[in-house]
Amino acid sequence: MQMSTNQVQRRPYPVPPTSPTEPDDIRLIGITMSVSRDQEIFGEGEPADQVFKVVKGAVRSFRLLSDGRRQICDFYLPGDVFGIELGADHRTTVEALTDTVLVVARRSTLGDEDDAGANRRLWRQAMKALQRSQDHAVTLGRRSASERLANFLVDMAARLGGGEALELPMSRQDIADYIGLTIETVSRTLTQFQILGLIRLAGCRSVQIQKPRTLAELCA
Amino acid sequence: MQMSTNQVQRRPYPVPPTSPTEPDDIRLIGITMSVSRDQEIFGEGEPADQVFKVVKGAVRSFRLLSDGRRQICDFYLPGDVFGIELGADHRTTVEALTDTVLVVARRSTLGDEDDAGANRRLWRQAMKALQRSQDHAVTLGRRSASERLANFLVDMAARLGGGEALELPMSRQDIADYIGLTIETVSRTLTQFQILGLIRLAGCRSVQIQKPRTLAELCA
DNA sequence: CGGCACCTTGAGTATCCTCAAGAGAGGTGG
DNA sequence: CCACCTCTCTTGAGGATACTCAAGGTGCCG
Repeated sequence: MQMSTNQVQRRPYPVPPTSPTEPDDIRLIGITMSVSRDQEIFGEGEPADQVFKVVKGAVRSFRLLSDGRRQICDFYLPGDVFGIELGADHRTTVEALTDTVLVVARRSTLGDEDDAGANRRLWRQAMKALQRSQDHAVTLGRRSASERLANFLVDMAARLGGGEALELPMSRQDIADYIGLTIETVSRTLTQFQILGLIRLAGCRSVQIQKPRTLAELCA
Repeated sequence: MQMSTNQVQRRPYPVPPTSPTEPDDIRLIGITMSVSRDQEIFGEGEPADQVFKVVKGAVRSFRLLSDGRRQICDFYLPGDVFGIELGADHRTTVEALTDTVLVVARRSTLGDEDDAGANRRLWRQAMKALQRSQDHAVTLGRRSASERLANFLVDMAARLGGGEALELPMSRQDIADYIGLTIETVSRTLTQFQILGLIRLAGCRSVQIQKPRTLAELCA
């Protein structure tokens, strides 16, 4: 982890309350960490001895091909847990989309076989990641540009929890690298959606969903 | 599960020895099951109360979009475990590629919290699936047709374990639906590979890799 | 030997990408 | 407070890749 730059602040206990103890919530007993926009939290190939939970802000998890092409594997929003790995090393790089607050826990603490509850929560998070990855693969393999975008918007609307008014934490390039398109195609398709009256763009990070029903049907 | 057709035979104990107890092997104490080609093992949405392991043969796991487009999520070969889910239901359909022998275990037996060893093996299998799904997403999102195919061939060569001589258990259509292309593009690209001397096709299921080095470089 | 399923090949086209330029928004400094 | 600068997003024109539709081969099985 390259967290030793000036922008990272670590604070000791106590951990700020993130959310009331949900079933699959990981109550990370660890330190709080602030990360500024675009800063790396961990890199592909680095030892995976910590697990993270987003408290505030958002992050992107991605992999690079040899020639620089980037595939964003997932975005993590407040409440989401990331950094769980099978092997010793991280298989993706994770960076902050915006200024972000995280809670960190040592992996060994969580993997502790004595704590059945913690294990189950870890299990749920990992399986959730698997589900999302499989859904993602279906989108990337078989859907058209507008289907991908509709899918993305519907998913983000559900996860951001702000009803039909979205404040996207990521750039057009991030969206493009997530759904496997170019930034130009993303932009054009969003414009089309606006022309069709499906959405309303108010500043490029702000999306109002006007016809959620129609948009959902577009997901195929 | 639609396993009550005439082609399915169930046999009671004992379970045939599948492989010596590897670290992440699941020694499924359960019944052995034979499934014939193209037969469904379980369907999307059905209750996921069993976990399966391939003994002989191969299966495809896939999801269908509303209009019939099919995305194959993964192929499972001898030694592979499938059917592990977070929720109560299966999220994919699984069918036999060829005549296949499976071992089945009740999920509850495996999820038993007393058995730390079994839990760890289950964990490893699930995380392996996550890794494969993430790799798959990168392929589907960012790679060209020839990169996808090269990747597929290299992966299958490693998993089938027959060195440079592959006997593919799946059809061109299956390959296409796995790497997100049409059957025609798969066929054309394979022909190209043969023209370039990278592979040699001897009957359409039989592939000889002639230049593994070059093929690996093509994966990007 | 014939039939059928699967695979290959071809021609034309659609979708998305590339390259290029212009517009908008947000932030900084005068 | 306004002007400017930069970064990001949008829009356009042209082109490449992969898709669609169609026909012809190949191999496998009865």
